[in-house]
Amino acid sequence: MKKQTGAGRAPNIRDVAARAGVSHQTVSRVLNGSDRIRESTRQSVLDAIKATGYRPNSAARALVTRRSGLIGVLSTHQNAHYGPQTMQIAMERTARQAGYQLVLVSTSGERGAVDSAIERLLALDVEALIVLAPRTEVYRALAGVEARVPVLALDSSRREGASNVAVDQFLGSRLATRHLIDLGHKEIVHVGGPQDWIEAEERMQGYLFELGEAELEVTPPILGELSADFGYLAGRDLLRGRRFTGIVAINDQVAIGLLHAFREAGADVPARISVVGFDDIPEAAHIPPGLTTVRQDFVAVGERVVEAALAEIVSGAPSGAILLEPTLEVRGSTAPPTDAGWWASRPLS
Amino acid sequence: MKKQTGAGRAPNIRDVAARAGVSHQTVSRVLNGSDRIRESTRQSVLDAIKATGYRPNSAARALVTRRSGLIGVLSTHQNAHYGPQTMQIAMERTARQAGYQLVLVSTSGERGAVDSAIERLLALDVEALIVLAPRTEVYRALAGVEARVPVLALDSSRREGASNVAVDQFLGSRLATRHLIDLGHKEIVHVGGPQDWIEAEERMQGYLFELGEAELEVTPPILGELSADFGYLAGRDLLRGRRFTGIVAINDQVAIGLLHAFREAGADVPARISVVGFDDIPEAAHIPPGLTTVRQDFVAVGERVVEAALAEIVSGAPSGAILLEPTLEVRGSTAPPTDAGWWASRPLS
DNA sequence: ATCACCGATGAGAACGGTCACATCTCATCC
DNA sequence: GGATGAGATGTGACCGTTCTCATCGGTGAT
Repeated sequence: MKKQTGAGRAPNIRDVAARAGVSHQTVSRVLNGSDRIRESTRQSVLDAIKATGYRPNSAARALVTRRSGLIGVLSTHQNAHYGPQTMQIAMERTARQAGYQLVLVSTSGERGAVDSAIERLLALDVEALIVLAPRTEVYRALAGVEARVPVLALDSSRREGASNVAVDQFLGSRLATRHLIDLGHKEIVHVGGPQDWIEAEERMQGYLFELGEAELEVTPPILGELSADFGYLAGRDLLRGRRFTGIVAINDQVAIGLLHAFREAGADVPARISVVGFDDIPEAAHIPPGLTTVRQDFVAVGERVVEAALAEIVSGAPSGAILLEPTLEVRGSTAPPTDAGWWASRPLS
Repeated sequence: MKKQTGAGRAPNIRDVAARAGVSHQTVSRVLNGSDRIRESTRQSVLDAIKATGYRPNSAARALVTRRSGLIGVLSTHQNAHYGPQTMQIAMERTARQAGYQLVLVSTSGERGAVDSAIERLLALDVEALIVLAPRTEVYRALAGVEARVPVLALDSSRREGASNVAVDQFLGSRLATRHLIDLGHKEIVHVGGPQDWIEAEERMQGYLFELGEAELEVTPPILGELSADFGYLAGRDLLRGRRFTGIVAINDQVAIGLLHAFREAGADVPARISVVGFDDIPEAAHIPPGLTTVRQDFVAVGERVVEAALAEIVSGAPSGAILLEPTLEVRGSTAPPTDAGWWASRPLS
């Protein structure tokens, strides 16, 4: 079947051995860098490898060693975002340097889909499972699986049997909210993310916590997607029926949409409305008037989670939770509130 | 070593067979959906599978079938962008529906790194190789590898032995440039991408082609990275020493940076300068004054390339080149040029 | 009744590595 | 000079599947 120049099948370790005039085991030793090999022998084996075009078969190796060299990543469809992507790249690099590869499976949030995604990864004999899709449904599915491998989640919810690496979303949201409060804002609205997304929940809790601390009135948050399109719609809705001077947005994309809606309505940011984003995407500084946002070190998270995974693969013991601290990046979209908010100029109808 | 409840090792096909009172081969038949199985037998096997918690070993299966079920994706570090990420998600979904998984290896552009990345993927027995990193260095490395598997590239450069699926970058850039020309612009500058990035080259060629057609003067392009930060720097440079009324930017991020620089300098867009981006990222419509840009259907590209890969896996024959057409998305950042460009208000020093 | 045939199932050999253990070759020591 | 031991290499089993081919029981044609 397999088309190929020359022989009918790929050369294996015994072909190399025959050519080098040694046993297959000696070839294996050279391949695995054993030091009990005479230099001249090693050389002739290496020559034979090159001459035959031999390439080790990882399936065979995985079969006997029970180590696939794979780390599974469970992701979601909606991850065309800066954060997950940046983490993924950092994870890949870290894994590669340790001799591992990343296998990606993404899933919609639906019940059966998550189960089968996990099943697929486990069937591949991944040595660790990293959950880049911190959604409640994913955890429900994980709980039902008796995983023989370390499971690590990229959020700060401590789960039975799963380690965590994450940026402290609760803290980040507190920083954002506190920043507005410190500026003097009293009417602060939260535009939040999908309810089944764990970090969205944490961010909302941080917002609520600071409002509680400052004894400010809580108005119902608006929950939706993580896109600029949604932010734009939310912004129009807000202008139509709310009193507020500050907004804590679930992420920068949503904040961008909000800015759009406010600009369109003539509600100047930051003169009349202050907006805080989350993530510090690379464009945040370039979008007028410069987006104040919570910066997360996604690269560090990606590196840490893989390091933790590798450690667990070796030790077999969970590595616990690692929580990184976000920082606030203050730019032009936040300022002290005016005496009256935006609605003073355009009273509610 | 491996911690586990109950037995010392994972159940295999013979354990299931013993429990069901059949031969291991019968279990294998049930697993592979053979129709030559009596219904009652199938049921008892399925029961035994459930009872033992059996999970097929993909390494063993891959060893004998020589099909790993993996598709390798060669990517670059700098891919924290909307396009590659969107394609990757679409690729993963399409592959998964066909029973394949994506293995991701990314690489810096350096010589040795690319070679080893390819080597790693081939060692994993990937059944096809998709190149999401259309850089010249990657092609050099690919040429040196005798790949026994289909190679597909996500750009429109036709290479020996590799199929292509791509959006026509040349055409896209022509659309962008032509749009400015049609509006009446005569002094149009290109802010381009990295020179070793194949699509950047094609976009520049499209720009040059249309300028030639219209017999307009070509000024030296500015080449750099694909980030808003770079766009901002490039914008400041341009304002300092060039005469122009229109800009064709290599992508939307760069365009966002340009807009920032122009806004800062008081050079109104689109009144004095028109800007066209590329990609149509989801934020493009929300950034003032709305970014005119070239829209690419990344999802379609991702789907098509995997479909082509699957077809090649089956047929063994290259599927040739597929070229999708981009479209122009006209928004607020482009308009007819004023009689004099931005420099009329702030003459060059 | 015999036999070819077919559907259902079983038995054993691959696949290409690594592991555990055996063997061989010398230099070293008493 | 033979026992000893360590380094270098070889031998065969085994990992968990699927593949090929054999077997078995029943059925319809002869």
